[in-house]
Amino acid sequence: MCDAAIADAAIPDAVLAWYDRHRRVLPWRAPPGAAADPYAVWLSEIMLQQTTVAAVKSYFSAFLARWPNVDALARAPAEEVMRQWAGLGYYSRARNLHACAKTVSAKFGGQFPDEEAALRALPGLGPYTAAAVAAIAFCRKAAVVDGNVERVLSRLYAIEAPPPAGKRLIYARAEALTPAERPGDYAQAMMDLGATICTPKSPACAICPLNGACAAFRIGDPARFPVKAAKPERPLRRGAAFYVARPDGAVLVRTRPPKGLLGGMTEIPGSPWTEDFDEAGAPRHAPVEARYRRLARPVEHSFTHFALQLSVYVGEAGANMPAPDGCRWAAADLENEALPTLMRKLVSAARRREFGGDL
DNA sequence: TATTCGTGGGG
DNA sequence: TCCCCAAGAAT
Repeated sequence: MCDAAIADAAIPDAVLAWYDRHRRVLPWRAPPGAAADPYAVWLSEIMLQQTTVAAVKSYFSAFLARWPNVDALARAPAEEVMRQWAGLGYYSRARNLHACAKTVSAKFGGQFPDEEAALRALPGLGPYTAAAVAAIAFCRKAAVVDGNVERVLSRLYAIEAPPPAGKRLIYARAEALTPAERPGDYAQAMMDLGATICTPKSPACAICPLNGACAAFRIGDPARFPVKAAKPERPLRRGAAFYVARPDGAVLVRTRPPKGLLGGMTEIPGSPWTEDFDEAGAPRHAPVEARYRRLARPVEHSFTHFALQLSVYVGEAGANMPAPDGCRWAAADLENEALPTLMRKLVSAARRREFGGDL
């Protein structure tokens, strides 16, 4: 018990010393000693929710170039924000991002609140993000617990309890360890440690600055932690999509409802996606009367909680055919559309026109 | 509390 | 190939 307490007291300094030598250089990170831009910190943290650093980089620089501060982002049309976000996933983040920018601009004079509780009240900021912005942008002592920190701490203390109890134990450890000095660097250090040393599969314990204090390392099986809940199986849903193009290449599209899957994004019209989809009944979901040809192979896409197979029907429209209710014509380049990856995949497949030999 | 929400890369 | 999962939040 005494040994553990002594080791705990030494952990923040050990982590910070490691960070000073091995920190990752990232576009949203201020140089050592420099003040962080709260707007850039917030923007990066929203983008990084459940999203890899590699995927975020180009989106972050594009957003920052286009909207250099929170007031500029607040003034942007929602459709442009969605379009700029297209491809990054979890699109409710983009809506909350815009709503948050408007709140900060209108109610806080363009300055982010500098306390964790006030940040937590903003749209899109949950426990993790509020703590991260408070610590990194405002040097507040806040317990920052993301997936990396969970992994590091669950190993450090060999926490066996499955969630949610295990997560509460982890959070308590995080609060106890968070230092008053350099809380932002400490948070980023723990995340860097998790991302580069204390990795999910084969952690590099030999070069870890915490191996001397790590219970899981002592036990000899660090990869066993954190203990996770069993994952539900992923069902297969199927449906039909109708790619209708005019001679000039314009494509019939529509906007999905603002909430739910791919909320507010542009889609190719089609049927609902269900586990008991009936291919024979597909034509009744066609947006316009036309002669359709079905692609030889369906478009496949994998979401987090279900897999999807879409039959693609390709039809041709006259040059001046009006768009039916709820649909519109999008220019052939689709540049002004918030197209999620699934829909880009679908458009590419339709334009390849691989119908097979049977039709 | 348990689900729902994307996407791309790595093992 | 398939499964895992990555700086989680909202409901």
